[in-house]
Amino acid sequence: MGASKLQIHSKRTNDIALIAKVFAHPARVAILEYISKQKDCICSDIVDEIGLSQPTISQHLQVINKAGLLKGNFKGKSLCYCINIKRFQEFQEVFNSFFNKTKFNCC
Amino acid sequence: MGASKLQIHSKRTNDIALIAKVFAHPARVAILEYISKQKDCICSDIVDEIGLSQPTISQHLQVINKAGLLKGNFKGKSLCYCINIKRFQEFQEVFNSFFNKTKFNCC
DNA sequence: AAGTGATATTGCAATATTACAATTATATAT
DNA sequence: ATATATAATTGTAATATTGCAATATCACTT
Repeated sequence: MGASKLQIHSKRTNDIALIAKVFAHPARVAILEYISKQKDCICSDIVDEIGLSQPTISQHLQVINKAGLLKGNFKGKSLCYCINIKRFQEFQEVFNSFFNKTKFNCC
Repeated sequence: MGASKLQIHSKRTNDIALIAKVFAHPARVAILEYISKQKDCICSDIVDEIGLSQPTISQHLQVINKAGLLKGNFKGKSLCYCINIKRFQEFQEVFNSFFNKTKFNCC
């Protein structure tokens, strides 16, 4: 096949994997890092900064956006890509809960 | 193309993506969760537990292992898949450092 | 309303990932 | 040494992801 068998896992397990997928590509990590550094909402030069084509960046932004990690003004002249910090913190908490739960060991 | 352009990103950025990839499949999340629950090193029934074929599980274990997240006795009767907690904590720290660095915002 | 600047969408090609059947390798027991 | 149980490897098919050129869309300006 090739498709992940999502139905055999718990929602929590699938959720963790979905969140991880957002960060599983360096371009998306770089985009998030870059956006977070911009203080003045001048975020329209992500393309120049990252070094990938505009459609590719747009595609990655879509993935990030679908995960709920973006907010801001996406239209018109006063464009602004910002990180949805609330959602971002949720992600961090899910990850940390996973990490903390998984530390027990046997040898 | 289809291959990620790794050379345009910093090592740190690529590292974060590589770490995230380990957790970007629910089967691997489930495997890690399952292993961490086993107290007696009897870890040979991951296949039954997860619901994927033995080769598929083996493949996922290889991904987890290549990331340095496994330790234990992989051969013979006294099999034992254990989580390399030290490495696991490293992962958690890298993630948290990324999350914490990326929280600044503009709107 | 036509032009401009910026982002989104579409279509396509290349590579990566996922999954499993068949097989092989390895360690232990008899 | 043979048998058994378990895990790794190989081969193959299907799906997903990545990337970009071409095009379309959208908001604003003049």
